[in-house]
Amino acid sequence: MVARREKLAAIAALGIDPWGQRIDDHTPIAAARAHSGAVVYRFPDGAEVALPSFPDKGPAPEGFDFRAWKAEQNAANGDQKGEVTGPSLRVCGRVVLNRSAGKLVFISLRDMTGDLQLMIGKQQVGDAWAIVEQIDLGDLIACDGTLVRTNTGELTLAAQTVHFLAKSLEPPPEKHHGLVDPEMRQRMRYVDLAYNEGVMPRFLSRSLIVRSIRQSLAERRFVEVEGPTLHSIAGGAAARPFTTHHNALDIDLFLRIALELHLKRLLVGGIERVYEMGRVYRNEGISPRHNPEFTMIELYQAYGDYRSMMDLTEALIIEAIDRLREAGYTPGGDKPYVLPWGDDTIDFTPPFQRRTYDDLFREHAGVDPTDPAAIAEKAKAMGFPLVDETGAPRHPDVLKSEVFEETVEEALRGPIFVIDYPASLCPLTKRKRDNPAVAERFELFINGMELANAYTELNDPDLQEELFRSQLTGMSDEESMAKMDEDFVRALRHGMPPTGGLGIGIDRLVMLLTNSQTIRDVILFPLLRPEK
RNA sequence: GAGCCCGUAGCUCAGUCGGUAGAGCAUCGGACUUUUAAUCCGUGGGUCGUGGGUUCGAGUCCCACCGGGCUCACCA
Repeated sequence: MVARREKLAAIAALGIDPWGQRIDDHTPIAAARAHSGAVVYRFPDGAEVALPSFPDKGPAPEGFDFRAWKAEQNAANGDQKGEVTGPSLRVCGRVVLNRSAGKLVFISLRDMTGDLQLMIGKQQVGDAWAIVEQIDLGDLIACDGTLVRTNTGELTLAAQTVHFLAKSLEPPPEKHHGLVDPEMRQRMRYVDLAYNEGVMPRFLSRSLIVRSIRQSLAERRFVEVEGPTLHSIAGGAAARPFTTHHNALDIDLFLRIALELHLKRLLVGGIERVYEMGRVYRNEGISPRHNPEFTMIELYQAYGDYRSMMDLTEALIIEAIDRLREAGYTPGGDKPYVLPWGDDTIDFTPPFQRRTYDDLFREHAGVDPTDPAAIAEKAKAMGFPLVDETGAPRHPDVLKSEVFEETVEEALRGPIFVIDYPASLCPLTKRKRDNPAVAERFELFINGMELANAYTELNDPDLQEELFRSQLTGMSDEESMAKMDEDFVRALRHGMPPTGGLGIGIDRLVMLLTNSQTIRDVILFPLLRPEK
């Protein structure tokens, strides 16, 4: 690091600002690569010969002799000596590898779109050679040059001059392995992004997925809004909230745990198709699938129901995969919706399977879903308590839910829509007209992960109020989502249309579409303890 | 919150039975105008996570703490 500061001073001594300045008209490296077809073999008399076909990246395969090819061409064109030449352009980026062969240096330059080799010769760049001598791994430079192929066939920018843009005073990680300690990768995400393979495409994919969802919804006339993140009642979900305090008002506030109740108020207000994609905060454990702050989208469609939401969910996912494929982030091919997942794959080919809760319960738990006594027996056999701390019997649907989560959810490879949940578990949901014990709700499961959750929304203010007041036996205060919100009930009394509502965990969706096994791989800066 | 595992050079990792702290990459010096994790010759680099204990002697054994990972618990 001392050496780097000495080079910093050496660059300044050349009269060059080691922290650079604005530089215009550079070509992104991926775009520069796209010009490879314009690289030709040109003779002094002006004749041009197209080059043989080469791999997209790196040197030609073993055994291919480009020099011999050029010698043949020279002989075939009257013993002229040809030259490989192509378009002139400028690239900017970070020096990630540096191979010096004396007065000729090869540099691998990286920008957001990819890597390109630079070839810098002392004789060719003249005065700029003094800069080249001070370049360290990690420095940011720009290079003006001609796109060529080297003797080994690798697409390369042959430098005419070099501009210094910024010094890296910290050494990069080891070049074979990069940073491997997961904590360091998350803490120093800038290093992870800059040097570790696969990290940049993963986060660029995340951006594409988010953009695709916004685009899909815009095409369907959905309006994006921003609700408050500071709530006086942490409603809309069952989770422990973070608490904070407003000084001037001297009131305690909660960071939101869901988006739901404010979006529904907007339905009352007449925004018939409304959504918010944003951060929610839950003061709970951390795991490969849980970060205390995460991104979700909730959307509501007036005059729809949960079945409308199933079609929409499928469309949002499929269209996102289409966008990823167009950008080259998923393989495509014969089965473009079969995506890799670890050593396995997930088949997103539509339509996704749709099964009722009770069907799956009967199939996987082996118990009649309409027989509370049999369910209680099964729950007991699985070790779930039948009474709560006070000795009161726990609600049959709570037991059913525990058996379901234990026996069914793990078995769901998916994508599969689980539909028609026990109504008592879903206090914000409309019940089926012909069976009030069943709620019009689905959850989308993929690989045992809950990815989406949707309802036909409850819009009866009196029933809503009653449900807010009733505590299910066997559920603690924190577990329950029955938190009275007087203003929300008042809003419903003004009239909310029949509505389909949907929530999707964006981080989990990104995990599934980018083959990332932990949520921390798709969140740029996951929560960590402070350093030291 | 519980169990198991990890913490050694800037980075990636060895370190045997408790006996002088090691390698590769990176750095620094030298050779090299078509390299491909370039190569070759030479060089410097350490509070072994922190604190205590056992011992003639601790990177190594014991205890506590700090940080992390995995599994579980919690978790619409």
